[in-house]
Amino acid sequence: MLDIRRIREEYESVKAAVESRGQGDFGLADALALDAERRALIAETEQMKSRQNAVSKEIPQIKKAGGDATAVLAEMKELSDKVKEVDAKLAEAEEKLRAALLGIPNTPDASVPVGSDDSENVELRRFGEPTAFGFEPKPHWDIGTDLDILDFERAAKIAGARFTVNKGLGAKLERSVVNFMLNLHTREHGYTEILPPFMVNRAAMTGTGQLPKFEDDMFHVPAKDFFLVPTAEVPLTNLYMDEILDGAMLPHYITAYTPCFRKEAGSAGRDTRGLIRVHQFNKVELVKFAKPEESWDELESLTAAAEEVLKRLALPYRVVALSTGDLGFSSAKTYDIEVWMPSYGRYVEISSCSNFTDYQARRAGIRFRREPGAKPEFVHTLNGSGLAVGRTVAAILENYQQEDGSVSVPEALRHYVGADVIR
RNA sequence: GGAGAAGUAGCGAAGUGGUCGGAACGCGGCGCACUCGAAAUGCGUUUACGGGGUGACUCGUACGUGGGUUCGAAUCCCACCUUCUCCGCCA
Repeated sequence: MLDIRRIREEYESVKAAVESRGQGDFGLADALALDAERRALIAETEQMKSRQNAVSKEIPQIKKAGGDATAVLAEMKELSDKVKEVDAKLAEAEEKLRAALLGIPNTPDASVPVGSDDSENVELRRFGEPTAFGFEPKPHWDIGTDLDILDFERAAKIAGARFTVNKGLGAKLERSVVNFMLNLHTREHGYTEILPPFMVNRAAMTGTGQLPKFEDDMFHVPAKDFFLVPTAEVPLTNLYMDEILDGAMLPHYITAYTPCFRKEAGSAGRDTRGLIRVHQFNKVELVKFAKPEESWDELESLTAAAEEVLKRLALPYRVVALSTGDLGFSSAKTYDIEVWMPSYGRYVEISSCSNFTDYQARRAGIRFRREPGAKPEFVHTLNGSGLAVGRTVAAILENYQQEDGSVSVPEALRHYVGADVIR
């Protein structure tokens, strides 16, 4: 969430930044009014509490001296009732303000291209060229089905639409990609591997911004009020929820493999075939905690770490900067990495790397101390896919397919898969 | 799932309705003294959030979390969370 003091003191510039997303002011004006109401109520109740505390100290002395406290007690009873009344109003105002703040997105960084949607995203760079074929290439769902390494029909039987079963070398390829990515990031990019719970509570989902606005997109487990993780960003970022970190440990890099669960509500009819849009997919996630002054450099190196996966797999890709209209709710700036997908005839998102500045940290209460004894400050949080595993497998199948229907295994994966070709 | 115990500052731990809860006491940390230096010793110091004030400062809140009783709650009552012990179940 945004800092209410910043909204109060720099209202016009915050308003302009939020409105650059092209969806109005997200109730920013309401938040400002609620804040004024809240502060007036605080002044009122604290004055009464101060009086209450002072008299409460006198009461035992009156009693000890054998005096009659009846009149004072009556006055205090009245005061106590008034305090309760004002406190109730204050709690209501604070809750309303909190709800209003949770509904306001992060302010896009000044470097983010202004635009209304993804058509105004800006391409920054490309690696490789779209794969050329001397034959008619097949989409990955046909390749996988023909090789009997992907089974969408049986997945539908045991679960439903938008699920996949990987078989044989298909399962091994998926596992190999996970291991390849984790090894790369932990051995060469300085990330510490985490294996987190795949279910999290409401506080964690709120900390990273999935709740309260996007509850309908998540799978919920009512028995314990848990949510299946939609991305490892949630357990990883919230690892340090409500903590004050030692500044010496920053920047701090962590990575995790998890399955990700998404309802994909509202995407009916889109990407219905194959591995691109499913209810459960594997992903390796990269998360960073950084000091404010270093977070923009950290965004560049995080994106570079994700790109490195595609470079080593020799998959063609490009990097785009999302425009203000396409930017995620909590993000101040996002680079999407898009891999070439022959069946789509275009580049498809395979990673989204964002700097959330202090937006998530404020929601989740993640702070740091520069020096022992220094005032705690909010950290900056960043994350990016490193990468989406199912989409990586789809891209491998499509870009590495051969005319005879087999798929050659990328050099970097051969010793993981234990085969040069899947046939 | 059942029974019991516990949750107080960085750690350990006292406090069973007020008059020492920022909080006893011990350890740790920091500063000073002593010392050539260190250890030992002595003295001092040590939270976070919010409101008001240019500021010195000041007021409020916080004893796992959320409610309740009371003029007043760490203390009494209710619910929940977490940890530990035992029983049951289980990969």
